[in-house]
Amino acid sequence: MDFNELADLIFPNAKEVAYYEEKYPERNLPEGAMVTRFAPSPTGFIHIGGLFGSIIDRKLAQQSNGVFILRIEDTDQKREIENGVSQIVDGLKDFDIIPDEGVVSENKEIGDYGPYKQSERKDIYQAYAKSLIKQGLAYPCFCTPEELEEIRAKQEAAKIRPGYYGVWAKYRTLPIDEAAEKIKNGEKYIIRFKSQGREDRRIKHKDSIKGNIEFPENDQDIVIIKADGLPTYHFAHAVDDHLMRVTHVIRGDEWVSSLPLHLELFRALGFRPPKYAHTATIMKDENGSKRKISKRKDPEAAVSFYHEQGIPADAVVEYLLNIANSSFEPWRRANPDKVISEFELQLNKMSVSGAVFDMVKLLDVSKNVISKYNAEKIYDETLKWASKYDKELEKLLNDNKEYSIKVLNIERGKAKPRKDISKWSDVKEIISYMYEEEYNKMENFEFQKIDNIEEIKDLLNSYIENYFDINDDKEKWFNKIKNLSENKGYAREVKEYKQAPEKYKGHVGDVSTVIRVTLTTKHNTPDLYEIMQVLGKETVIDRITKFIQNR
RNA sequence: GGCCCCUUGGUCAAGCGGUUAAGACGCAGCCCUCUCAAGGCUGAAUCAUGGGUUCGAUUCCCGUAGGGGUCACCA
Repeated sequence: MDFNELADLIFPNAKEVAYYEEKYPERNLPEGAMVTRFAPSPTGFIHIGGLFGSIIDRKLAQQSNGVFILRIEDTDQKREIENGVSQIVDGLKDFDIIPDEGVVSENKEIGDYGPYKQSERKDIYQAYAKSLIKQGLAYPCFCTPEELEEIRAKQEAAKIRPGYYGVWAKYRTLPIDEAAEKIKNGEKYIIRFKSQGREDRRIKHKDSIKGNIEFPENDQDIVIIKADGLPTYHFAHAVDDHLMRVTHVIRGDEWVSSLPLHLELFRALGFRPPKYAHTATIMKDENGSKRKISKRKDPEAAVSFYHEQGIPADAVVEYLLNIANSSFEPWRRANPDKVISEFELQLNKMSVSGAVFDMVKLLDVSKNVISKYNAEKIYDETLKWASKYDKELEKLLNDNKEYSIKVLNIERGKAKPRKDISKWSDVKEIISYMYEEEYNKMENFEFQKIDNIEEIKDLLNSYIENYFDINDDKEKWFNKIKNLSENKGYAREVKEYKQAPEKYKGHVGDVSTVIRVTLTTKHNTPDLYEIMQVLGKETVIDRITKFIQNR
């Protein structure tokens, strides 16, 4: 028996490799076009690192007139979860990441290079595995998990490199006839790659982000087809990225250590390897030391977290670009109003070492992003967020649409817009006092310097009786408060007060604060004049008179 | 432990043999101001370490330390 017969015995129905090569031809794309892919496993919510990678994939393809593929790596059925694909597709959509090709929903895909779910590509992998067997570059291995464990234990005891390689590769040299017989007897087996590498030789590789890296050749006979007939990641990576004609593989740097293997696999299969770009891991600061951000320990590792918090997707993307690409920040400063899609990403400006995730900075980025939105957009986005996470706020917003937009428009829509919202979950606290039903529930009035209730009432009474007129323009309005202050023994200018504090009971700011707190319960609010304008004459008078009566 | 990668203020970072070592977030102070959010100005704060190479090293080389990643029929 020879290799060909063995291959036929193992994969009797597999097609010739040439069939697939023809079926998935080189792409006809303009010079320099990049074909990228994001290839997650459907095992739960997208990880921030995955989002990060897909942003880069999407961007690179888009800016080079290439193709961005979404492929699902579902070769590990044990870890798969229900609706895993939708979670990925929808999760990416939240960040405006839409693939050109590949999986677009649980049961739908687009493009000519599919199927895009690895579980549906079994035939393809087997064809290539078969061709490797024919060439004597792959072989069946009959080791049980227990045997493998034994080998490893021996290696550990002997303090030598663990793994299935060289003399430890028990079935590497098994005569073909014996292998065939075992198979005929129904013994369980998997397919391993027969590595031609040597640990004492080194290979060099240039990574698009990390630069030159050098390591020993791979000599492990890794498994390429598992007992369930599905490929391992390594094999699927080589076959899929070749057949999908991917030009650039962007992936987390936890993969760099398998580069020698992948390069060898590509060579053995006769494929031209893609360009690799290994991105630095996003880290988490824990008591002063860094560690990889973890989905288990860190809520911010799951992209759903940002959704829940109400941090706009734009802001997250912008922040990620910020920590990962040193040319983004200067670009943003030079182009404050351009959309992110106009930013041209350069792989060689990517950070090589892992950045610590900084929530404070994210919130700052987010605050700036939101400050550029108009009131309608803020209303819409907050409502969208509230409909999922805050039913009370949703109702408030729904019941008072026009009014809410006016409220949100306070100090907005001008050259220097207000910057007090960094996430949608901030909004409620900021606007609630503008609504009667909410205001009426509030009991804690944050009076400051002037806290004597009789004095407060006197000031308020006088203001309503003698000064307040909703039709005043801002200057007139403020002048009246100054007049009120003066009449009651307060300085009409803060400066006057500072020069001679002993002459006054306080200053105009203290008096304004009384009005502000009465109207809003808070001592920190946006512009009082605008607040009163939005509240309207009736409400202003009502709130003040009720306060005087009830306190 | 083997292999690989990384190391500039608290954090993100620019730098690529000669610089007063940018900038951003955060922090402190001041200014502006009816409060706040902003905005403006100012300030504190960094080249892990030891050897080389060089007239000169943050920058180049080697070692050390520290950090990270990886060593599956998981991706």
